[in-house]
Amino acid sequence: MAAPKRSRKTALKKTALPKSERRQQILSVARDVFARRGYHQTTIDDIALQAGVARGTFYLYFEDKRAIFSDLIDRFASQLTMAIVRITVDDPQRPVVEQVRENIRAIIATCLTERSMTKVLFTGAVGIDPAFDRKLFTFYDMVVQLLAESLKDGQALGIVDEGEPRVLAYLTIGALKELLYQAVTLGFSEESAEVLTQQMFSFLSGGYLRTSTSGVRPERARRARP
Amino acid sequence: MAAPKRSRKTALKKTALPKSERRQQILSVARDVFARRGYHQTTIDDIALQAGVARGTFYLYFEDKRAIFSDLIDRFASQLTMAIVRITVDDPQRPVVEQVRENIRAIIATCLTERSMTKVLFTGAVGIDPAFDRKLFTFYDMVVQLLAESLKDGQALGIVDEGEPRVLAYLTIGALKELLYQAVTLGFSEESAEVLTQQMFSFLSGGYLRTSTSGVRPERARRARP
Amino acid sequence: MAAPKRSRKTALKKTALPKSERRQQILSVARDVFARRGYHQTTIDDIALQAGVARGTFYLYFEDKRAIFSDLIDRFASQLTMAIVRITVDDPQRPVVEQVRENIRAIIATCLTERSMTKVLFTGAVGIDPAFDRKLFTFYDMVVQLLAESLKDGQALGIVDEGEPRVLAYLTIGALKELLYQAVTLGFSEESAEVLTQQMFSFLSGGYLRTSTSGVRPERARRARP
Amino acid sequence: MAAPKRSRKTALKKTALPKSERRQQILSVARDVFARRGYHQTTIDDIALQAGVARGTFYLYFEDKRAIFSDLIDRFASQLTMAIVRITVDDPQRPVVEQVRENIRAIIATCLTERSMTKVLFTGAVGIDPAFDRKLFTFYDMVVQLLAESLKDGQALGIVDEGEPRVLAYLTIGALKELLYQAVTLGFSEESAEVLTQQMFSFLSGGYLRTSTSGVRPERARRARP
DNA sequence: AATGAATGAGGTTTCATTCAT
DNA sequence: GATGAATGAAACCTCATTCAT
Repeated sequence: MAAPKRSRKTALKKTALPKSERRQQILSVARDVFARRGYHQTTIDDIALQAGVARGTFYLYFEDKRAIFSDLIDRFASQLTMAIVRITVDDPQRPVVEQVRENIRAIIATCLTERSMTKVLFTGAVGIDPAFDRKLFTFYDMVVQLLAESLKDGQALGIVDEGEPRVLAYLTIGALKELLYQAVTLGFSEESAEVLTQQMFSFLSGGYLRTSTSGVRPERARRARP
Repeated sequence: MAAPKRSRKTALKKTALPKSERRQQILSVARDVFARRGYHQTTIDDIALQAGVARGTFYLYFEDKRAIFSDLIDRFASQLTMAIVRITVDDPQRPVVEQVRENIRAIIATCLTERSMTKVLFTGAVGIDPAFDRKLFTFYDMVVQLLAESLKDGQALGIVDEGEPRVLAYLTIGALKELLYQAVTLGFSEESAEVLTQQMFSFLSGGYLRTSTSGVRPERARRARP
Repeated sequence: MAAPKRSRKTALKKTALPKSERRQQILSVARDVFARRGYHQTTIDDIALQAGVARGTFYLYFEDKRAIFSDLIDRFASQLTMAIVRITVDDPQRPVVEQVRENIRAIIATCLTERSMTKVLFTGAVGIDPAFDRKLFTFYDMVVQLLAESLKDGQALGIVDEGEPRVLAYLTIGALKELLYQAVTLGFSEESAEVLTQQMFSFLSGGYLRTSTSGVRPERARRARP
Repeated sequence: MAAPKRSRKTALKKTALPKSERRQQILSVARDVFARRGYHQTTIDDIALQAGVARGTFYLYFEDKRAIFSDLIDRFASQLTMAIVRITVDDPQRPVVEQVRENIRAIIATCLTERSMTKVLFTGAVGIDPAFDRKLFTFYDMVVQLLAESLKDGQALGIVDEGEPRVLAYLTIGALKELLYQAVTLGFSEESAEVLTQQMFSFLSGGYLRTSTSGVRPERARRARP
């Protein structure tokens, strides 16, 4: 903190952007850098450099690395949350199954649109620090909770098989996460959203394993209508 | 006369352990620390302290931080690999479906036995550095590959529904990963292995979503035997 | 925090010192650097360089710059505190005036021995941060308090003139501080302790200003020609 | 029609103040901020914010942080210098002792009027940078010099006791500094100027310590009961 | 004149790794 | 073999100062 007495070199100063635009720009750059290199291997310098601003500029907009990461995650989490619509059983115009499919579709579409964030959320967001891990866990748990409740409702309606709803929720979300991660990583286009939706839906609807070669699955059917 | 020799300083020198035992001990400590705090938040000091050795001693047994982590992952990966038995269609004594169930059971049992490593592998093993990420990806891809091939064989036999085998593999592995992670995190006992196996198996066999309330699912059956 | 993978140059490693010796050495170096350049213009690098250790080594022994400074101040404050002996009025062997003189002598001796710390305490210790300022104020206030109480006792005995004791304490301490600061700065030798003590004592005893030109002040005059 | 013009952004541009008024306003704000937080903990932003101008505007009026501080100190130093009147021995209308008392009174009055600057000068003005420290020392030394010379004159006249004049000057100034600092800090009102003057004067005239319990000091006693 | 976004030097701090004992 | 003090690269972050608008 000794008086620095600047003697600035030639460094041309970047044209000032409106505050919120610059913020947005840095966010967007950071998102991609995080997706590419992961949280821990990303330095503020990486982000600043990519954004074409000085390191100090970063700190005009964000508290620190964690803050910008947190911001990104928050935005994406709320995008996802908004994409999901609570399933209702009262509307005869919208069959439950269709609502399920719609939810899957919406989630897949969101993730295929926000590829970087999908990668970040599904792989890079763990082990930042205990507080952040906790926060992430809370979001995640909320989603599981939401799904588990819908499943319970579905069970009451005979639309969902018996079984611990939370466990079914884990299975579902695990499968979907992996599907999405791979789709995003392997560069599936946004047009594949429909196909993936169908695959996911079909998986949920009937698995893929045929336990008897006879093909009809009586005990399953029986389970469904006790 | 067995009074422990003291060096000039106060610290008493650890009794020399056979090299491999000491190595094993450090590995085992490291595993737990990594599981508890994650790779990045774990310092060599954490490990050394927990292992009751000096920081320098750590480096007598391991090249560096990455090396010990890598070692742990390798061991666990090969445990998992060994648990999985390539599915064969030729042995009439062992129905394919039973082999599948057995594989699931074995994986679940391994993970419930090696809880720390399960946590580490499923959450903490990403973002170490590009080389390591690649290596991990390779292992992971190998598993997917293995499963996808089995699924393709299964499809030929009419035991597995149509669908892109790789996609089915992703769905399966995603679901299983999540199930295991939660089981390990929530502290399921090893006795729950059988229940979890059943749940996973049942999920693969028939999903849980009933698309019609009539309950019989003819078109599905039809799909299976074209 | 990306894995650094050292490729160390040739840098010869300094011989390890016993922990407390090294700590002492750094403290002693820091004291002088602080005295020379002041708190704010002193960098950790300055201290490390002067101590002939790497920057990181500094942090093995001290939390941060504030901590080492605080440590130094604490030590010096308690040296001073110990030098001061609470004045007692009950011991006929030790006349109060003599005790006062003794205290002055002890403080001066301490400060002339610890020149660097005297400089640091009297000029450089303000404006570190609010918490530190508070702490320093507390120490300072304690000394004032102690003196003020002694003065009050003295007033009861007729040894000290009337007047608000706290104000007298401020005047005394201010005078002494300045005297010491200058003595230390101008490089008075430790032998001058006695002279300074006498000057200070004489100042307290009779000021220096003669308000009447008649000018004889009996006891003063007496003192002057014993 | 006097509706204030808004620039493209939301911020409304400050009505231009006459150059010297704005400068004065910033100076005055800076003085208080420096007094409150000290030089090092004061940022340009603090000052600009308090002054209600943009950071850049600050630099229209002052070279840099040091410059404004320096300016403040200079003004205060010359206020003090002006308050002090060189003591003359030739004017029978103005007894020397009265001139001394008058000087003390003037200094105290100035400091009680300029409380912030008093605080700044006495505590916050050290450790800015070597050049500034030197400058401050020079001012300070000038005051000591002035006083020391007056004291020497006084000694020649028999008004001041024997003793190294410079040392007496240090003692005097130290006592006065401390008295003033405490008066300002503890919030003494300007009305206390007279009391403080009296206390300081009395301290210089006779100290407070009675070296013999016989204790009567005629002229002192006389002073006390006029 | 005024603005405030942008800059980057200069400091702080951590911790994987080394090496003399 | 074991030790742990020492190292320094690499990151972090702040804030005085500049300059395009």
